[in-house]
Amino acid sequence: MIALVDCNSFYATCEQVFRPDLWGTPVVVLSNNDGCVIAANKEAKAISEISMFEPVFKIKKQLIANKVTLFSSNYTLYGEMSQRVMNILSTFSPQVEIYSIDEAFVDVSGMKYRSLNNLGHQIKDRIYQYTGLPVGVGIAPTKVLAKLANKISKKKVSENKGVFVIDSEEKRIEALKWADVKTVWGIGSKHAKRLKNIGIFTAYEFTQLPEEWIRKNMSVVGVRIWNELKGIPSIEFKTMPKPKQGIGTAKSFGKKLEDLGMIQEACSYYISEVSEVLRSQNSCATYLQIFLHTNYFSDRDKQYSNSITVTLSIPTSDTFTLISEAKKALNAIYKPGYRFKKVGVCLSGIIPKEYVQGNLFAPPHYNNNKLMSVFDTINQKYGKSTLFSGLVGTRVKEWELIKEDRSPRYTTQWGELLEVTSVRF
DNA sequence: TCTGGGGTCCTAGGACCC
DNA sequence: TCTGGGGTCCTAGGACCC
Repeated sequence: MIALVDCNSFYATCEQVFRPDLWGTPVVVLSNNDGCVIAANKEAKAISEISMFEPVFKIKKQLIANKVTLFSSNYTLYGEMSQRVMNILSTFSPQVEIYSIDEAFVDVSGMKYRSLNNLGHQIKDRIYQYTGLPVGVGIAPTKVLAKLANKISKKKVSENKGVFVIDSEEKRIEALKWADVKTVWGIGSKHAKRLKNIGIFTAYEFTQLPEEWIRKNMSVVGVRIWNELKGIPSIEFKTMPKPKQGIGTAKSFGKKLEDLGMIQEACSYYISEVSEVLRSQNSCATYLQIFLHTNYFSDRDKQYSNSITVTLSIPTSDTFTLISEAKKALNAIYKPGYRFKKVGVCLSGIIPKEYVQGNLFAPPHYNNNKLMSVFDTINQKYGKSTLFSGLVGTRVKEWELIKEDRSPRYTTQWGELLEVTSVRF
């Protein structure tokens, strides 16, 4: 049996944990540059104008009218709260698959508890007691069914109180008949539409389709989902995260940029970030991709976008090598006279450091491991960007993200601890 | 009239997830 | 004026190998 534990409106409730004055009031968290709504608690979701990924400027009035509290995203805080939740889960079972920042699969087969329902409540209560975060727990024989059980635990709250277990054939069929096929994990909007066209609306109806149809229209991915819904485990349980196959970052600038110099600095900064991640998993990258584009949404600006992929002469994780390659690549695709919105970098062809093949004709210091390890050690000890490449620049970073309403990093910065100034009884 | 058989690697594009 | 970011997996088709 597998439990899927998922935090409710994770980012929004993380903010509320440290702001008890906001309990019971609508709270939303915004994307980078405070552009869109990316999380809303249940009070905010109840306000009909607020939907996920809605641009903030379009609903500003409604937000103010409904006294919604806005937060810029604070990933340092969410990441650390997530770790706390995952640590608690690992006290219940040695087999935990961290699926995303706010959810994890827990293998609970063979648990000698009185009932799985009780176990679900123990998990939920302990996480709430230790972190203040509410979660939903779904328990079932397969991952896809556990996801579905989790959904039911949250939807029929009064009945299930945040925990739902699929442990019999009757409950499985009941759950399948309740679920709209588009809510099934792995069936997205495209497939849901195709299924509706042939008259399939519920997860139950989906399981009644012949395997050949599924394989032909939805490939083996669809067949796995089909099997899982029937209670046959077909998706692997992964406790060890695989090394990443691609590492990229791309963020919209705080304001539009025309100047190549500024874009180069942003690009160099992103390269430093991704190469640090690359080194943390002891890998090197073979390809470097750079892309650049203007604002798609604007009908006033001239549009231009381009991307370029560079094959490195030796796979590397060296920040300085990657920055100089990126700079050359960026120069090749940059065109003056446009207002650029975003530059992105992506490393791929990722292989373990030990597998890197030499190249007789590569320039020396192409992969300066010793220098990079000193670099990382110092930055880990004294904080991010204590040491950085000069190409990132020292002037004001005009490309930097806008985060007007970021909450304090309560759990990771001594200077930003929660202060209790008054207590009401 | 008839033209082998068994593979690998790479890439672009599609679909999906949080 | 203002519209997010970071991933995974699969398939088909081309190019190539012996």
